[in-house]
Amino acid sequence: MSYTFQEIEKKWQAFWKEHNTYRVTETTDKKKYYILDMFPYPSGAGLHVGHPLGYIASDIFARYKKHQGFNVLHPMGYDSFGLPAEQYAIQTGQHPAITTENNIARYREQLDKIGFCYDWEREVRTSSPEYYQWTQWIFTTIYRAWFNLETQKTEHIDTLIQHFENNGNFNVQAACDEKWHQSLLELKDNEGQPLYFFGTDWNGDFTATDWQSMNEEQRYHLLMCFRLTYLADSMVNWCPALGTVLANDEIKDGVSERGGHPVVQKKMRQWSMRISAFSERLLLGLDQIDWPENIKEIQRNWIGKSEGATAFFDLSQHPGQIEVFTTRPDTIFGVSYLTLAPEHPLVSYITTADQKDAVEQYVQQAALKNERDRQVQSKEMTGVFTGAFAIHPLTGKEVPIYIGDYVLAGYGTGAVMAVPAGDQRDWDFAKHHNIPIVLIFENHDASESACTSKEVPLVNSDFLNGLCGKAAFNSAVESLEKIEHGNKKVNYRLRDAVFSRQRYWGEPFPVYFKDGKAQMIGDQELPVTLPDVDKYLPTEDGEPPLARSQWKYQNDFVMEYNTMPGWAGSSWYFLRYMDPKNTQAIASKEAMNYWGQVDLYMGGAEHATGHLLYSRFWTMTLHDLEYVPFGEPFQKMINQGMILGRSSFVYRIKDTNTFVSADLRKEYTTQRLYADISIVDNDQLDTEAFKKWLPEYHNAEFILNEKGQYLCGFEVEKMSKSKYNVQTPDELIEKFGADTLRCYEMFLGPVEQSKPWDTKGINGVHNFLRRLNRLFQTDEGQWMVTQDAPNKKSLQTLHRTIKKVTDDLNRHSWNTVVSTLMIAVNEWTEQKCHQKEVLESLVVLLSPYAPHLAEELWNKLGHQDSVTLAHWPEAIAAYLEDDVFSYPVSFNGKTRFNIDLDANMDAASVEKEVMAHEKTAHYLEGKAPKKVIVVPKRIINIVC
RNA sequence: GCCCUGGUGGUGGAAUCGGUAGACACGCAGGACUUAAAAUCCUGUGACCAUUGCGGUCGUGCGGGUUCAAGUCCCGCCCGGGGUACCA
Repeated sequence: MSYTFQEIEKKWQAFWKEHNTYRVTETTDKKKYYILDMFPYPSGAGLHVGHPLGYIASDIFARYKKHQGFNVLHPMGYDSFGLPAEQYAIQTGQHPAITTENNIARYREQLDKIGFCYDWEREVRTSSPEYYQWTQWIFTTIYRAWFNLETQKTEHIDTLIQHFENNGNFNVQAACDEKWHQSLLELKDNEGQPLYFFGTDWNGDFTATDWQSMNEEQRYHLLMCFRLTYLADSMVNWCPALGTVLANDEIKDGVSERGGHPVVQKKMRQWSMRISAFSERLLLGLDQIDWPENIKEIQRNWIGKSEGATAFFDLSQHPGQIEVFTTRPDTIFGVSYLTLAPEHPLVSYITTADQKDAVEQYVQQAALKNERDRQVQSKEMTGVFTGAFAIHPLTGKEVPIYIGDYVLAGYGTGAVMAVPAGDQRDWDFAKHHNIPIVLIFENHDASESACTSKEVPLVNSDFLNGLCGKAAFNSAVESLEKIEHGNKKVNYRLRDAVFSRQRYWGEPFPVYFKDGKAQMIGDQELPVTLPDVDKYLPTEDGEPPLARSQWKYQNDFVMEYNTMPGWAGSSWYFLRYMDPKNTQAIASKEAMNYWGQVDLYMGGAEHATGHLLYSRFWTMTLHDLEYVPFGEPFQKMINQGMILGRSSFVYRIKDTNTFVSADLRKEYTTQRLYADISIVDNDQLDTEAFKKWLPEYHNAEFILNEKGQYLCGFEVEKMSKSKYNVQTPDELIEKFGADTLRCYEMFLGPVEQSKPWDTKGINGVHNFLRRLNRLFQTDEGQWMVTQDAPNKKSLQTLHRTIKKVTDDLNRHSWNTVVSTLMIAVNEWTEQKCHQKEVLESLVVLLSPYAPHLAEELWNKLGHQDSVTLAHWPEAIAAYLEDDVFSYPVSFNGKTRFNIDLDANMDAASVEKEVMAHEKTAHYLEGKAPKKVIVVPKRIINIVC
């Protein structure tokens, strides 16, 4: 039979469904393998050919591992909370749950057509209450936890309370905001009096007695400073257009990642996750996992560890100090001024009367600029003198204090000690403001630029003179410590993650408020399900949409009206697949112990600073609390590249409805317009179809080139509806079949690489499957497979192919497997090989890539069971080597001819044979060989 | 700027440990079959020179180096892609 892929694929997809072929259980003594794709957000647009790239690769690998005897967990689900469904709801009033349901149905239909081996009984949806019940449970679990910096481990909040009971906060290092105690002092009780009995100069220490004398409210606020998820007033990224806050990783280039709307800084009371506590753990963990180096590097940069010191500069005219963070304490003798961020709390306190106007004006200006503006501004170092001075801790000299917006309030202490000789920004600022530069580096006059090398010996630096590098660093810190004006300090760039969103379509918080204090709703009462609302917009007074529901806990208490961010549900979904229907826990201990870490995670690199960091954080916390048996979720990860679209363009002559072929467009003034790629073939436009495509082109006229063709221009760019360059898998499956699509997507190149989508080569891959089919049966339907013993050549082809395919899959080289199978099929076709012994193994090798065709052929070979149960063939060594090896003979590195010799001949005999060869004398040109190199089964090189 | 990647024919790519560069496929050219087209099959296809045949020279972004041998290792550049930034 000719290759009737449409029939075959339908038939086997039905078979798999009926027989539950891909069901997975834990009740087996097989070794496990967990391979996971990043689950999709089910968007209304459906899948384009780029989406399944990673899914196909992981599906192939999952099938391969099954053939090898592993028990493979290869699940799929949906990250189904999200903005688009909500925005659609705002426009149309349709409940996001319905939109989501429809989109999922469409996704499922598309996924099924590609022939994946998912166990759909394990499907998860982040928006289903059975799932988000556990997202809520994790939230409360993290709320009931603190982080012990000494042990670097999460602990239950009770152990912290125990500490406080016994010793106050002495001898305990709990992760918290550095200014935690200051924020407590701002709190007032019902009568407007300070809530706490500590004075304004309280340094944060409290005793067991202090703790014991605190009331419930005081303890609540104090503990909130240490919980791993906490409610606090914090500066957040507010996106007015979206009406919600955004996490740092949801902002790209200063605008929202979704929609590209402006983002401003705003102070709001929000839930946050104390991910900053895990900075060091997240950093160290990277060494334990097998991820692409660039992703690790992105995470390292995002965590942004810098080792340095803090130093305290006493104020000259006032009591108090300015704390600065520096990575170069060794340059401290080069300090010629300090710079504060305009938002620094001391600014108004220290500014002198005659500088007041200038400073206030500058602060106001800076406040108007958002972070993006500050970046875009020229590199000019703006700033203003405050009129105040500080005392250099080591020299005792006065240094002026400036403010400048090149200092960021959110990093370090919001204040820097400026060393113009050693820091380029400080140098620029000093030049701009005519501040004298203290020279502290040997042979460096600072007239051109700062000297940023750490290895230049210091001068003018008192006891540091002559030192450099680590020695100078340590010596400077030591002397600061001695006078209690500084200490070693490690700083991280990683900020806590804001966890509240002012949206409807997300997980509701299991939280209500009693006397203004947040209370967790008990585990037994979960899930807290989303209430219905009349509109999906914020209320008139700016509360989140959930406030419209008038939602109350026990009819009495105000609920939390924010919802959780998109990353909440995706931070633990890999755990739920292990035991998706469990009603008692996120997943059973047994299931988690059995499946363990994800062995291979496929997905896009764009989640490096979001999902991939948050999932690690949650897994670590849950591991510390002994809910999860491992601390890193994803052992190995491969990032598939993006498949780009190839857009086609037509050129309309200005102010007409006449279109000119791309090769002639230079002669006219034209406007470039997109043309749908479905009416363009090989850059040639189907002009009739174009007229029918959009009403406005109905009367279009064309200027064709000499060949009578209308040629389109093209560009490679992201696939999107508005560019009319979206290629859906459905069309290709219709035309060539899912097996061809699967093979072709792999054949395109290494999965990690980004590449433009191009259907040009798909015929070649389709022909390969047809040729393969023809080894089994003629196009007329005559079955060709015989029981005869195959000849040696066919067996050699087979075993070499087994070896190469196996090796290639093991090193995740999906693309070369297709080539290898093509070569094998070409060879067998030439050999006229139709022996069952050979072809049966071929079917198994083929089955990960083209499962439908493989099932069909396997069945026709007489098997009742699915081919997925077949064992992976093993290569027999005897067939891998030829008896004869064709040695390339080179002279001075240039290959001249080949000589066939016994493959097992030793080097000395090979040399003898070569020297005796007639051509050797010719290439020696009478010279004597200086050296003859023989590498057995590789090469012969004669040096002369 | 810094960090991470990558750069191979007309195109996608292969070359896994330093050992015949360009596998496999597309495209293109020529041919067979056909009224014709599609499909299928055959031949050729890195560039240049030579061509009756044998062959020769160059060639993996550029310039050096190590080596009997370099796409692969080392040094210095150039260009593309991604990340990140007044981060003190």
